[in-house]
Amino acid sequence: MPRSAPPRRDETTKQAAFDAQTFLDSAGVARKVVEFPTKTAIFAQGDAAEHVMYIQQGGVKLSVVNETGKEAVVAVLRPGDFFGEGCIAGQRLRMGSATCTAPTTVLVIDKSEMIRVLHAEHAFSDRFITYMLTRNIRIEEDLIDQLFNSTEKRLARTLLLLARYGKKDEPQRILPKVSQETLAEMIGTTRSRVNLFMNKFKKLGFIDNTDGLEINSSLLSVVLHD
Amino acid sequence: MPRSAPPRRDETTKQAAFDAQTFLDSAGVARKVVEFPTKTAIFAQGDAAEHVMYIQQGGVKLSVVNETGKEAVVAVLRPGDFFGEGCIAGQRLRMGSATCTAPTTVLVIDKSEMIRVLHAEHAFSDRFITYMLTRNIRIEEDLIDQLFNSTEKRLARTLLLLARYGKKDEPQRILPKVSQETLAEMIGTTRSRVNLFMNKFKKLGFIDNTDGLEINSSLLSVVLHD
DNA sequence: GGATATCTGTCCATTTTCGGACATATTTGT
DNA sequence: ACAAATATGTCCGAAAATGGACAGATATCC
Repeated sequence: MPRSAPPRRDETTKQAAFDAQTFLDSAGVARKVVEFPTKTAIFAQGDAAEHVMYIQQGGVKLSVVNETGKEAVVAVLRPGDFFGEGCIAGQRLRMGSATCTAPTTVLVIDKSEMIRVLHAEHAFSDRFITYMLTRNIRIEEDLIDQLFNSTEKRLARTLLLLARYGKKDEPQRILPKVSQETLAEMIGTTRSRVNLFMNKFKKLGFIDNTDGLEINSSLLSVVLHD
Repeated sequence: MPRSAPPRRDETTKQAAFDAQTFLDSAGVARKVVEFPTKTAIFAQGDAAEHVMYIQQGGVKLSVVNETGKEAVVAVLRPGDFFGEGCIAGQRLRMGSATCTAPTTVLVIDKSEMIRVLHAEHAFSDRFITYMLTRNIRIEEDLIDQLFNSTEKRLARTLLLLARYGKKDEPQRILPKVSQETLAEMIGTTRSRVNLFMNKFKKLGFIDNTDGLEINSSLLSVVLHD
């Protein structure tokens, strides 16, 4: 059964730069630009789902709550990401909530308008398909991570991804502030557990938070090693 | 924090029937039909990724193996599903393996051809986008399940989904044979754990395997209740 | 139809995780 | 600058999950 290790995601998608704003302008799309301060809910679980969003600036966190009130963070998104696209596949209600993690500017596109543009404009539909495929790959990786790995590894991987390790652009050692609570919700564990491992990582010199949270690439050893 | 429970996926996509074979025929697409016996590997983790597949008949299981040789099942697919579509987003290598769970007929479409058709044919590109969105929703739900729920609930949910509960067509009480080992790989636990809960479910009358594995809808109580 | 491989049932010692509590920082609003 | 709200560090008993092992039951292949 033992076979070679899974290919790393570095060999994955690099997508061409694409300015949806400009594009949609020229395509004459009905859309509006909306700005939200940090912590605003762009939509909440259970709301009617009628628009697709595109992040221009800022950051958005997608989360879901349980019957028991427990929260899980499904994705952390950045400029260039779409969200709320489930409505195109016929979802009538939002399956989770979208919350700003920073002052955020989004493009709001009507569902019907979105469909029209996907038909009318190849460049846009290419972009969207690529985005969906890429996102798929990422969610699948999150799932695999969850199926295979211990809490400790999942935390390490999440920190590295948040710091954007393995991306072409700035390796960005210092993280936008994330609470241990949120990290726990992302990897599906308790805060005490996150705290335990964060301190372990600190002791081992894998991370450092004298001034912001700095992720050292040596943290990779946690993910890679047995 | 406590909010209403997540909307159920019943309110999700219903997609129109669509015969890709016929469609691709009329669109003059370069593709071939290939048949595989049960247990064949259609592709293996690490292979070059150059084609998108579309399942005509049979069943396919997507899985990934660890550095340590542990296996995880990421998806179980049926007729009408696409797979191997990562290559369109630029993936050069297969991230996992695709194995037949039954005698299977697939349509094999060249990556470049796929891209061409996505451009040229609205009906096809609509279908593909819808498929991707739906799959996304499903993987996300699997991830959420993993983040929130105990092994017992995950097992119950997986059994119900395999039996296609909540689908318009045949509620199909009897399952295509799946080993406890495979179930364990699907929900990310050990076989002993699966065995434990399977026996528990039997005792409680939620399932019955005097003749094949029969899933009773009362199994829902496990998923729904605390 | 018998050998072989694969699944199932059952156990158990060890490890991991939960979940909650409580005190101490640290941030934020006004 | 102070009060209120959040976040962090630490601890612990109880619960869940792991990772074997081993015997018996079923399929599967010549």
